[in-house]
Amino acid sequence: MSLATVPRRQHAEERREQILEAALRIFSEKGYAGASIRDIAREVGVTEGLLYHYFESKEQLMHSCWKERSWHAHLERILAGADGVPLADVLRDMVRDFLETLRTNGPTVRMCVAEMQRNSEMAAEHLKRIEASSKLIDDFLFSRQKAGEIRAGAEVGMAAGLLLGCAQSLFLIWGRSEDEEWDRKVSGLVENGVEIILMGITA
Amino acid sequence: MSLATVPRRQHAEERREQILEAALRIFSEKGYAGASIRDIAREVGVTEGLLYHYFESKEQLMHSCWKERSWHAHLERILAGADGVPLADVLRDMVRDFLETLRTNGPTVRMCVAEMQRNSEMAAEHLKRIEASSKLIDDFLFSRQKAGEIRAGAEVGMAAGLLLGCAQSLFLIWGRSEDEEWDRKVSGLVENGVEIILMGITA
DNA sequence: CCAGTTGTTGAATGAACGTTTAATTAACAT
DNA sequence: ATGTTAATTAAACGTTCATTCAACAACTGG
Repeated sequence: MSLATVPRRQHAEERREQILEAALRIFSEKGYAGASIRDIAREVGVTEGLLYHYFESKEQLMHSCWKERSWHAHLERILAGADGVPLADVLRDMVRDFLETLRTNGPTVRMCVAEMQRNSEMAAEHLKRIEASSKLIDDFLFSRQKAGEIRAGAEVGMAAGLLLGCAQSLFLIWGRSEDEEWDRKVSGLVENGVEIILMGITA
Repeated sequence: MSLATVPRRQHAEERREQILEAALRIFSEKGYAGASIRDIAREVGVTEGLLYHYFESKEQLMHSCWKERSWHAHLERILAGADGVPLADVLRDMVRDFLETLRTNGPTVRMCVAEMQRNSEMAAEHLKRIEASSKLIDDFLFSRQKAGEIRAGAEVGMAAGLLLGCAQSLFLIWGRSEDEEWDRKVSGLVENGVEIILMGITA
């Protein structure tokens, strides 16, 4: 059937994506152990056997779910375009974008946080990403410190850690709220949080 | 057998505690769905049937695991003894004790964070606790603000949020490290983190 | 010392799990 | 058209799951 027949290759790739997205949804809702292959197959609208045509096992499926996504690129982009921009604006952008990324990738993040607690491989991978991002921020803040925009003694890494750590906690607690409440929380951190930190490291 | 026979009541209560602790360990390691009644029974050294003598179901068992523990009392004690103590010291005590509590109750916290992501009842309860603690801290900081120790415009609630939010993230990421590394992380936040916040709200 | 309560066992239950496999359908190349 | 390949199904596999239950052991109160 089908007048506009979709090429085989493309259809298969779409299926794969479909399965990944459904798996991510189910995994983030029920956790790895709580989600069943049957659940995921039903969400996609196919039978369980097909999932084994695309993925070796349940474990490999979960791995594929989050391995391909990263929050690093965003940060790189923000810091790359930060030359000449006032520190306060960069920090606000950074925090706002970080929170937005967490919110947009809610299911991935939630799965990651929950599974990290017991999947040491996942925890290690997550740690590597955090350290990579931290290094980017540290380098940036350090350059501003050398330029005199931040007072000499300030622990710039800690300042960024306070903001991003708080942002992560904020997401874990309020990340499921409706848009309006979430926006209020975000604005609070972006404005008042950044202001406190800023005064703390420039005073 | 047994010369010093333990009274029945006491023995039963000890069993109950034993089961609760074992369950908490297993739940925090494997998550709710990943932990089996068999796992827990084996950890205690009894058969599965016995668990149903003490608890109605797996779900009720998990509920009992964390319902009875709270981090609120600690905070109340610290803030109660804060009269006349410099703000910096109170904040340092608060952060250090909060981190210590997280570390000590590691399994509970981990289970709570992981399960909160998909158990809305648990999420709601957790939120209530956080708000209760936040209120305590807010009131304390507000009194210091009125006393002139904190500058008038500062968002004191946000300051506390930054510290505790960051502390929670720190625990989630580094909470499984060995003592030495953990202590270094704690000291970093207690000293540098509090310093930044302090300068941010007193400047 | 006995009756009754209660802690504890071990086996059994049906349901759900992850995974495999043979068969079926639909798209492709020739 | 035809034979090949890949997507997909449906049913089964053995295992493990949470839970139940009848039986037994051990302590208790009288």
